[in-house]
Amino acid sequence: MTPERTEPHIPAPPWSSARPRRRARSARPPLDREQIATAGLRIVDQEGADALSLRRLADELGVAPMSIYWHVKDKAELLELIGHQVFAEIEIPPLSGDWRDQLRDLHRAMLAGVLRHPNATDILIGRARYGPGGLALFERILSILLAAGFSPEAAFDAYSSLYLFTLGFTATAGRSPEFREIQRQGVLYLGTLPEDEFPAIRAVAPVIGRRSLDEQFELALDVVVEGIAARLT
Amino acid sequence: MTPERTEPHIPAPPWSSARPRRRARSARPPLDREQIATAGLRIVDQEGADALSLRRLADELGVAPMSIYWHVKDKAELLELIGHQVFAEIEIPPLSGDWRDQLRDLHRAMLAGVLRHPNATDILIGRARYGPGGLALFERILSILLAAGFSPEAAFDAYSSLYLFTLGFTATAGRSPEFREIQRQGVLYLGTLPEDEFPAIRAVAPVIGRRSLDEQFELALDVVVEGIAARLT
DNA sequence: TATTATTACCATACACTGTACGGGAATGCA
DNA sequence: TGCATTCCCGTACAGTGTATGGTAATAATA
Repeated sequence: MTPERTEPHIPAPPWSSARPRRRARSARPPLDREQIATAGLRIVDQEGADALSLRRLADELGVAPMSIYWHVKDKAELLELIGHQVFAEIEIPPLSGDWRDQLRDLHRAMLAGVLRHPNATDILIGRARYGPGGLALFERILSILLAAGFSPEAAFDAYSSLYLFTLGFTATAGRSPEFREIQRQGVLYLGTLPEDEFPAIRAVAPVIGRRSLDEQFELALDVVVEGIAARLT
Repeated sequence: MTPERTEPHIPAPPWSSARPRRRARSARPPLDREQIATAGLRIVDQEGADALSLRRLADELGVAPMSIYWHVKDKAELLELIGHQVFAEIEIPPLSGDWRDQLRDLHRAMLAGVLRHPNATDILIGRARYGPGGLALFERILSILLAAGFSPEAAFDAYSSLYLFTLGFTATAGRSPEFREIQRQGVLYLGTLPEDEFPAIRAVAPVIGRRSLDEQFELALDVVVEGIAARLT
């Protein structure tokens, strides 16, 4: 009879960092969720998100495929774990300047953190928000906003705008090189559209490729921050 | 010998609407990319994005699985097609009010269009931007901004902010019911975090669940639009 | 009309995926 | 010593995307 799965992959809360006590085992020390997450992220970084299969991951860990299921319920849970890993690596910058600068610094750090794993964006989207790393960021943003004088309601609204914007940006910008190549071709294509049908796009097309990713982010971030500031007064 | 694939799935541009001339065939009229896209989207809507396999799709079309490959290169291209389909269904509202109102109306329509296919968000993200539907939206947004007096550079920056924000919102909000249930539990969980570690989250937690999706969108959209307006002056 | 080329579709096969099921060795506690 | 728990693994299976090649129907050409 199956041992009825008595403990691990204990997700309650789903990203719980509690893990089985380690035990001296022959040769390799026992797996844990963190090892699994970092190994998974390594594969995603180096070979792309599609390359992450349980067999490939088991290989990387020097373990049989099914062993992973002791620590992780699903492939979905595995992906969640990896998402949390990415957010957990983001280091929150120290506070400096007024609240706008603080917000900008923080979101720059987020962008940088996400861009460190361009192949992982698909995994990140909508998954890592309430993981441990995401919560730390959440807390920081809210505390900046509350300290700036926003009401709880307004602070949450502002956070939503910022978070959703950053998410959107990383979703399109922070993608794998292949994907960005496709996007680039799309942009080039814009200059060849019929002028009578798409006059506005044609008017804007020449200036599109000019901005670097960082510049784009900076400008768009500014828009959101200024919009938030406008709500305060 | 293989016929060397002489024509279709002709993607150049990738979403090209040119399609093989129809031919009177026994019984069923020949497939085309549009049929494939709508059937695929139907499956995604009704059974979720994971249920969309080529065999399932072939079933839906009353066709053998490999037949689809005459019209479509890849599963990736199939997904792209479906993404374009979603955007193509969005009807652009008539212009009314000042440019802010026009922008708001347009983005409300986008949100509504995406929410009509909550299971398709994963497919949409980063795919449909330069498809035919996406271009129409793009053109409209830019023309509003240019007419409002923005320079091409500023117009593109503003468009980026808006687009990325909307994308981010739909990525988290416009998801399948199951997913939203998970998010909801995450939010509830926020109220149980240790107060000394997450004071700001605890302060804000009580007001989080209060806002409807539409309200959240409306408020965040306002932030972005006001931020854009602030740049004009 | 006879011949050939092109178009649209399909059958088979293959490597690979996630994972259900159950077994079994190592360890902790009685 | 015996039992329970912990951790790992072998096997098996249904389902996936798609490479390869074949084949019937139609259009083009002679």
